Amino acid sequence: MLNGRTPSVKDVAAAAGVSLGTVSNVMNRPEVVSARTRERVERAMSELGFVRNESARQLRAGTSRTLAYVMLDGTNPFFHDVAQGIELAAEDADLSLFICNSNSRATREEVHLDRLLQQRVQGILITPVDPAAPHLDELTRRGVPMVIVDRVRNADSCCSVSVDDVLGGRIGVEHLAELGHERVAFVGGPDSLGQVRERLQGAREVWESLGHDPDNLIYLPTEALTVAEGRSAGERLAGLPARRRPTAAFCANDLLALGLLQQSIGAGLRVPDDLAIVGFDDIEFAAAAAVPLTSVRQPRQELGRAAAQLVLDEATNPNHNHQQLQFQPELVARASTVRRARSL
Amino acid sequence: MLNGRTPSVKDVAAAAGVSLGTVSNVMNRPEVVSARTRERVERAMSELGFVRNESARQLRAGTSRTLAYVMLDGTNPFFHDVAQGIELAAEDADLSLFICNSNSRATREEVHLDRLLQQRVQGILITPVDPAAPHLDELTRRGVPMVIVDRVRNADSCCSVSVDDVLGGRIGVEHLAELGHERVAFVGGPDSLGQVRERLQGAREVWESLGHDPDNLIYLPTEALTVAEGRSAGERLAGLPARRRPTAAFCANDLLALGLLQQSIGAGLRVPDDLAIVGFDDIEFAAAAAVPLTSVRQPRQELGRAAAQLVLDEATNPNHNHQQLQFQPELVARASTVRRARSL
DNA sequence: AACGCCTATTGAAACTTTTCAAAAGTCCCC
DNA sequence: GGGGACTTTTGAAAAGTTTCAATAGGCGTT
Repeated sequence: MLNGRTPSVKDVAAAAGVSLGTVSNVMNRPEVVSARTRERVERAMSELGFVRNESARQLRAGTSRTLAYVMLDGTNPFFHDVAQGIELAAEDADLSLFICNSNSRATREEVHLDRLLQQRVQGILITPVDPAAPHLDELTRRGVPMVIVDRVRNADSCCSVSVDDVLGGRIGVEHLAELGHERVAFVGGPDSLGQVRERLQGAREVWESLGHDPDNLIYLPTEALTVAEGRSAGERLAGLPARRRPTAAFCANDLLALGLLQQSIGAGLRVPDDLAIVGFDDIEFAAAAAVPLTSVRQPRQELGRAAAQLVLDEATNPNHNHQQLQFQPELVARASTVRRARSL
Repeated sequence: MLNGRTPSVKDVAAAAGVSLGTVSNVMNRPEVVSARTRERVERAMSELGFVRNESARQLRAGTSRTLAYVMLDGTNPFFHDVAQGIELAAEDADLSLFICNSNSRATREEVHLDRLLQQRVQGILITPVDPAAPHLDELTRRGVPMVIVDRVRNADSCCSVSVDDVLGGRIGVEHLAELGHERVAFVGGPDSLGQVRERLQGAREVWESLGHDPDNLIYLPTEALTVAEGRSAGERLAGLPARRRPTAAFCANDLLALGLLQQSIGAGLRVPDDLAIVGFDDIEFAAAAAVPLTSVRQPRQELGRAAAQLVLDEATNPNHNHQQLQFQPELVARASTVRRARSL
């Protein structure tokens, strides 16, 4: 009867001696079918090894059971932690998850979005290369639920989940100021990234509000938020004349901080004695560094989880309102700034 | 006409004044349709904003355009690099990719596989919790192309892609022996992991073949391959009586090595002078550590890419033969073993 | 025995695409 | 102007599921 094909509801129905509508009921509304037939159908299913065909289900029901996350940079563990949070939420809602990686390239992002549209995913979470890109409007125009993760967009066009980067900047520099540093470097870039700008802004705000000379907060621009750029920033730092040289550095993310840390230690500096370092994100490797890294923590998993919940709300709740969720970052002090770190 | 619905081929056909078979031809066999109509149809498509419904395509065509990777441990960057390789290959073949994470738990793995079966993915790549688990047989029984990544399975039941772990073990310890170390620790576990066993085996083989006393290769078992376990191994190492204490450690992966490195430096040891450290995998953070880590490199991306190619061959080539692809690891020497590292 | 009321089951339509045999068009040549 | 050989287009069937109105069956009441 089956000759090789994978069995369908029809085969199950035949085997159980019921109509195919009943089989569907067993799967989708088990409470309406009598215990006796339900059991019979279930036995037939497992005997035949029936597996529901999701494409057919989706086609008919008009709704898919899939979410997607388009991440910005697969080499940064931060985004994998966000993805992990999304996956947990998807799991709870019994949804599958596509994970794509735009690698910071707008064209790849567009290719991915196009494919996801074809898949009729129920919602898209994205950390976009450019939050203002027109292909994102395209999504909203089509009515695909979308949530911007770790970025913000012109307010009410869609939901977003992010962290207060200005506050993050304040926290980081405030910590260094409290430790008595009088000359501090801000390491980060490119400043086309909104986050870098905001973290810098927060840093400057707090620095000046504490009565420090603006010139003593030295901006060391980088081309990207990578370990290599962190190293290169370290070299530039070392090249500064001693009297201009900062005693502490606040980095726009942990990768930079790790690169800077590596370069500094390699050059014979003691951290934190000669140079205190603060990172941003608090990825796992921050705590695992030779000198455990003080970092401004973002609730990475929580970010993903919240984003997934928002997208699901938009997908299922008819009077959904777009929200801009913003989390508070917090300082995690470790040995890269304080001699005897309490926490590891 | 459309009132809100997303347009279908039927709508496109109506708008272009052709039959719906022709629209399908424009998408799938453009060469059979005349330039004039093709153009007309294409215009209609873009005016209506038509996006092909992949579920329907898949249902009718019987073949999906999706691959899946079930990774073992999302907290280990190694697997993300493998996933990245897979994604590149999938991209080349114009396929979408599901990425799942079993988090080393067999039950989650099973849940994922079940869902993937429902999705009728074209092939599954997996780094299984247990390569002998019966639910993997289930897949082959159902005829779903499957490739085991970074593990091996009873030969000819399916393809696999892995790295020669015995050789990796040899390489790592050989390097340390060449540097003159006479007492070496092997850090790794649990030994239920085939890889750990094989790396240890290689380590022992080469150690003895070089004429060293087996007792001077000290096995420091760990409960998992994590940074935390690496730290704890470091503490145990430090607790050994000086005359038994190794001058070098070979770790079964980089996370262990990073943890060990951190603990050692924190305890005031100089690396490599007091303790030389070799890791395994060569994840990005190995090179980024304060003391850049010598590591036995696995071609991570290549592993993923090759696996994807195998699964595609199995999916499309009728006389496909199962293969056990094995890559050669290679040593990347850095400052954690040699005073002046040539490479960074 | 006829009726109404439940609960349980059925059958057909619908979702969107692809495929393929058949029909229609076009062109050229005798 | 009729026939042959193409090229292009059409129309209907099919894929596996869900939905829903309609039917059947069972049971208690009059």
